[in-house]
This record gives sequence, structure tokens and C-alpha cells, in this order.
Amino acid sequence: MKKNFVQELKWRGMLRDVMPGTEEILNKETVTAYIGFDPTADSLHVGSLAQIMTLLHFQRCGHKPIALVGGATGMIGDPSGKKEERKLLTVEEIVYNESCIKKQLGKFLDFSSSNAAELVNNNDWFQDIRAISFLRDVGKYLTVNYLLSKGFVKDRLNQEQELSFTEFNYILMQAYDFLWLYENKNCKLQMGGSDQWGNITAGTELIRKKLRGNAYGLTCELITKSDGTKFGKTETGNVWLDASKTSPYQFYQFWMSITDEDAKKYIRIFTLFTKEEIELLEQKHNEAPHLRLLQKALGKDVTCRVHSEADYDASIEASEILFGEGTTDALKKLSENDLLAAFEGVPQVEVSKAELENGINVVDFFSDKTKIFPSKGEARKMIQAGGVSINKTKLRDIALSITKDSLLNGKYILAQKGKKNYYLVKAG
RNA sequence: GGGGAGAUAGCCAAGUGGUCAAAGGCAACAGACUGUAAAUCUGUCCUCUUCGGAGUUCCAAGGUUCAAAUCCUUGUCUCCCCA
Repeated sequence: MKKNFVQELKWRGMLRDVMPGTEEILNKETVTAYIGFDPTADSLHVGSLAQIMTLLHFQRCGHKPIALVGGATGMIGDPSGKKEERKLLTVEEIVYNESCIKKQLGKFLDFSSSNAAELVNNNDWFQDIRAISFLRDVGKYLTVNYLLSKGFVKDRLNQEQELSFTEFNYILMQAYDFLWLYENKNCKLQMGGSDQWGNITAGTELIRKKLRGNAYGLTCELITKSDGTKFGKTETGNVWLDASKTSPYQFYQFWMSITDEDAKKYIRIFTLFTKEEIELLEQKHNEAPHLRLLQKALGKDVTCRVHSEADYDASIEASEILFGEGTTDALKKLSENDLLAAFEGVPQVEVSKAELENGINVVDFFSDKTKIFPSKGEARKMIQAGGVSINKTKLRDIALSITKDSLLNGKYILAQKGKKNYYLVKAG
């Protein structure tokens, strides 16, 4: 018995808009649906993860998901929701990004079951298409009048912002994607973020006009944060799925430091836990909020899926030392291997061992030597304000010197700026 | 084309000759309290600093003045009203 996908999205709080008839057809037959990912960067980020989860939920409801890499559409750039004309990426960038994203997407879905997922690249059908045939076969069916009524076109024109013909055409390309998949893969449903509604309906429109076919669309809620800031950003930038851009430790910490309110929202979106499991977790969380059960469960589930269980274990270990009852003594007891393994994702800086022999003034240590602070003044202020620690011991006196006595295992110093920013200083 | 208003720090915004590195708010960063939550309170918040200071700012370029964010001239841009 299939699970009702639309209802599934609903209780998870992910659903935004559904085209009429979508729920019915999903309950009637096994449906193939796709979501597109444009190769605008060399890695997906936690924002795209929500789309991936949509596909995953879809597959787990017994349907067949297609993840589309927009090799061709990426050449143009999606103008939806963008306030300004975008810069084109170079072909080399796109080809590179494409391969990175393809690799990442392959990790999340099941490619072997009876409703096996598929990975496609719209470059495959766009590369040979000729301008004239595109204009005749696609352009003829979607009128400019229709396109002008699209939200993003209106916004651009109203704000007298430029909208190039190139970007104006993006929607045709995406509509054609849907048409192609409909014809060749029997794909009847396109999903996406709420900003994709216009693109999706253009696709169903094209399919109806050209093939007299019925295709469907569904969009998901944009992920919001309770404080109104953008989801998926930290002080250091985007949270990527690529371990070399955002280390598993940082990734785990991203989920771990989420507020209670958001954690309740995100655990529904980013994990596969059932409604009952989540409600039980919430109940337990409310009984003992300090345990941060929700954040931990969320962090574990997502980190294991995106990285690996081993990465999760290492992140936990590092987190326990950094945020737990970890004291200077506990740190000193760690072996070099444990230390390095635990702090793998923590930024590392080097400092000369010879200078440490003579002792380095704390202010110099945190500014000039390690660049943890950009200037001496700032380092001094933070130290005096009690925002700086070494090996989990707070520094307050700016006259102090750091010497080799502070080295853990004769090699490392754990420097800390504020509560959450750690640096592993290596003496070399 | 005519008339009016304006341009100040990441953003909003006060300041209309010296007491101005420039009020206030937001955002950000840090501290306290907590639970790596929220709320609250405190500190920092142009740059550098030996913490004494030093340097560079108020659209741009000139000018008046001992002294200009503030007055004058020109230019650029934005908004509003009328044709």
C-alpha cells in the first residue's frame, strides 16, 4: 500500500502549492516526478537538501523520482526570484559544477529498487537542439502574453530592472525539460521550491498545448528561520554538502545549534522519522529541553545521510570535547590521534615553535601570529571582554604570554573565540 | 520642460559653523544568565594603536572660514509634484 505523498508533505509542513488532480493521480498509480538542480556552484547546500528530501519522501511513498542536473539550463540561469540580471557562468565552470552535483545527488536516492531513481542531465537533450526547431516546437506554444503574466517577469519590469532575452527564455527551456521528460520518461509531475511555480506551470501548459497531455506540479515551502534570517547561512557562509567546503563537524554543528522552534520544523523536513517518532521526540525534548534531543536527532540523521556514520561519530566526539563538560584536563589526556581526529573539521593555523619557546604575548598570538583576529585592537578587546580561551581556559589578562607549556601533546593549542568558534593551532 | 525634496557608517535615521568619529534604532560580534534554545541585561561596533593617541569619513570636485557633515558654486544620482 502506497503512502499518500501529498498528505506526507502536508504533515511535514513542506507543502506549498499543488495543481488540481495531483493527489488523485498519485494515489492511483506509480508516478514519475522530477526536480531540477542547476549547477550554479560546485556543491549543493542545505537549501537544496530540502529538495532532495522531497524526492526521497516521494520515492518512499512508492513513486519514481528523477533528479535532473541542469547542465543546459545552468548555461542560462534561472531568473525566478532574482532581482537583477545574473552573470553567466563560464562553460568550464558549469561542466565542473555539473559533475560535482551529479555525484552528490547520486548519494541520496535508491537507484536499485523497482521504483529506482534516475539521474538525468538536460544537456543530453538540449545540446543537439537547433534554434529554429526550438522556436517552432516550443516557442510557438507559449505566448509572450502568457510569459509576461509570470510573477518574476512582472517584478523585473515593474522595478524597471533589466531582463535579458536570455533570461526571459529560461522558462521555455525548463518547460521543454518537462515536455521531454513527459514524452520520454513518462514523467507527469514536476516538483520544486515555491519560487519554481511559474516555471512548473509553464511546463504543464506546454504539455497540454502541444501534446494535449495532463501533467502536474507541486511546490514546497521555502525554508524559513524563526529569526527571519536566511536559512542555510552561518557567519562563515553557506552550509555546503561537500565535506571539503563545510566539514562534517561544522555541518553537524549547524544542525546542533538550531533553535528549538526551528528544530521542530526542520526535523520534519530533513529526516525520515515518522510522525509518531517525531512527536515522541518532541515530547521528550519538552520534558528535558537541556538535552537538546531534537537537535541531536536532527544532526545525527542529516549528518549520517549527507556524510557518513563515521563522520558523525567524529563530529560527536569533537562536539563533546568542545561543548560538553570538557575541561583543560580532559583535553590534556587526549592522544595526538584522538585530538586530530576530533578536530578534523576545526580550522587549523600554524605558529612557529621556536617563537613559542620564548613565549608569545596573547594579543600577538591571536592577531599577528594566528590571524584569528584581524587586528591587535580587536584581539585585545575580545580578550578583555572574556571572549577568548586557550585549551578551554579563559584568558582575561592581555599581558599573558603563551608558551610551550600550553601545548597539548607538545604540538597543539586549542584556541577559542567566543563560544562556538574553535581553532586548532599547530606549532611547527 | 517647470517646481520641490533629498544623498550621513552594513541598513534605517538624527545632526544645519566649533563641544562631531557624528544621537537613536536595526543587524552583527562578544559577555552574563541558560540548554550550543528563546527572552532579558551588559559591552564592542570607520581603520590602526605601545590604549596615551594617530589616521581617514558625512554623494563628487572646487570655494568661503582660524574652524565645515553643516555655508557657497558646479557636477552626478534618487524621489515627489505639475506639464
